[in-house]
This record gives sequence, C-alpha cells and structure tokens, in this order.
Amino acid sequence: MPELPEAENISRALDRALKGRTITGVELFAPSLRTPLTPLLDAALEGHTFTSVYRRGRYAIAAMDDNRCLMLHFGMSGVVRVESGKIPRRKHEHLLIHLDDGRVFRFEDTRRFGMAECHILNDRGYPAVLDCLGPEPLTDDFNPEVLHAALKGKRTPVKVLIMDNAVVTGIGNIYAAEALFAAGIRPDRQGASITLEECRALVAAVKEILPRAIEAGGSTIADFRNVDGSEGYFAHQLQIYGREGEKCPKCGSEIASVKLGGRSSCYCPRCQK
DNA sequence: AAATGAACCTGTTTGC
DNA sequence: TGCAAACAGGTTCATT
Repeated sequence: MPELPEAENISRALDRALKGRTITGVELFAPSLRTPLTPLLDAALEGHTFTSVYRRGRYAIAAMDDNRCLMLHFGMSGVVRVESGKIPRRKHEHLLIHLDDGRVFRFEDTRRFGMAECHILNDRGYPAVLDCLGPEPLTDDFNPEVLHAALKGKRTPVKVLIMDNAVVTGIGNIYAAEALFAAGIRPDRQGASITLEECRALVAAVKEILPRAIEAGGSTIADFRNVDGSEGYFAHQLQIYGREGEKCPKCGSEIASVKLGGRSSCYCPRCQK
C-alpha cells in the first residue's frame, strides 16, 4: 500500500505521537511478517524512549535513546495506529507497543508483506540494511543526470526502473504511473531510449507530484489509513492510475493498460510517447 | 549481468 | 447463487 507519500505521512504522525514516549510493554501476536519479529523480544525495548521518527524510502525509522531504532515497512496493507483505551486486538494486528502515557502503538498488516525490525543506527541515523537504497526523490541527489545514468543501457521498461529502489526510493505503482503520464512518457519504453531531456521532465514530474500527494495525506485506494485513522485524499487527484477504459483527462482518448514487471500500468496511448 | 517470473499472504472483486 | 480465477499500494529469490 504505502508509497513514499503515505510513509511520509505515517512517519510525521509517529514523530508527533512517539517522541519522548517510553516503552512500557511489547506484545507480539505473530512469529513473523516478511521477516521474523522475535528479535524484537530479545532486543528488550522496555524502558527505552523514542527520540524521533523519520522516513527513508518507504521505511519509517523510530529512533530510540540507545542508538537503536524500530524500523517499519508497511508492505501492501500495513496500517499503524496510536490509540488510548483498552481496544481488543484486531484480527491482523501483529505488534502492540505500550507507551508510558497509556496509549498503544498498534501495527496491523493483513497481507504480512510489511516488517518491523530492531536495528542499530549508524552515525547518520540510519540502519546499515538501508545502505542499498538509491537516492531520495525529493532531494538533489535525484536529478536528471543521475536518472539518465541509471537508465543507460537498460532494456527494462522505464516504469519498472523508476520503481526499483536502487534507482530511486519510494516510487511505487501509483506514483510511477502518474509521473510518467505527467512527463508524457510511455511506461513500456526501454530505459535506454529515454533521453536526458525526457529525464528532466520525469524528474520534474516526480518532484511536483510527490509533495502534492504528501500534502493531501497520501492516496487511499482501499485500505490505507493515516495514523489518526483518516484517509489520504490524493486518490481523487490521480489522473491515470486505475483508470483503464476511462477517458484521458488531457485528450479524451481511452486509457490503456499493460502489464510491466507483473504490475498493471495505465497510460494514455496518445499523450504518452 | 540483466531480465523475467514466481513467491510470500489475505481479502475483495470479477467472470463464468 | 457459487465457485474459481484474477487482482491489490511491495520486495526478494530463483530461473533463463
């Protein structure tokens, strides 16, 4: 579910909710999500205090006062809540962390593609396991020259490449489709065929769309929720994702769809070259 | 090395 | 109506 805008909203909300809070108890209800949860138990989180929460790619990093962090990934169906009161465990809630203000951090993930791991932070505040991630799309590290170099010599479709976290982090199926539509580039073009000029348009589209999606609270298609339970409203602004058979908002042509890298990829056959 | 496809898991929608 | 297949925001592993 969450791509970068959704992970950013979750991270901001968790920063407000968890900063300064001390862990008073941990409850695990599943042995593993994508990776084992049991190391959390061995890590003895109790008594430690969250110092801040921030995002890298699609991960939320909840830093603690002992130079460790709780690293979260939301997979396709991950939802986190911070709630007060005695609430019965929901069917797919796998991790509850009790806080010193009486509230409870709750991690729910129906499809279990997400993860919750405990890691040591390096001197820049990141777990070493995230070193393999490419540039953040909203920093200058992601620019037309870098993208052009990453696409060079690749026969893989450009959409698959911009969804590769080693090329640029955090862009998934929704925002890849939207950015390619905004840039006027067909999703099935081979990476090597994308010119530097087209890279400029694509990078500009990414840097324009992601912040708007963050502002709107992300995109709720089916089950995404922000930490306070609210939906993300960017789904209403999506131009091309999930609109196969509808009319292109720019030219009125029928929106087409192809499977690329196993994912549905909507595009306008007329506007996208 | 790069490209492709399957696997992980559950729930919902679609089509016969 | 019922059931099976297809599909869903992601990542990783195995196979060509």
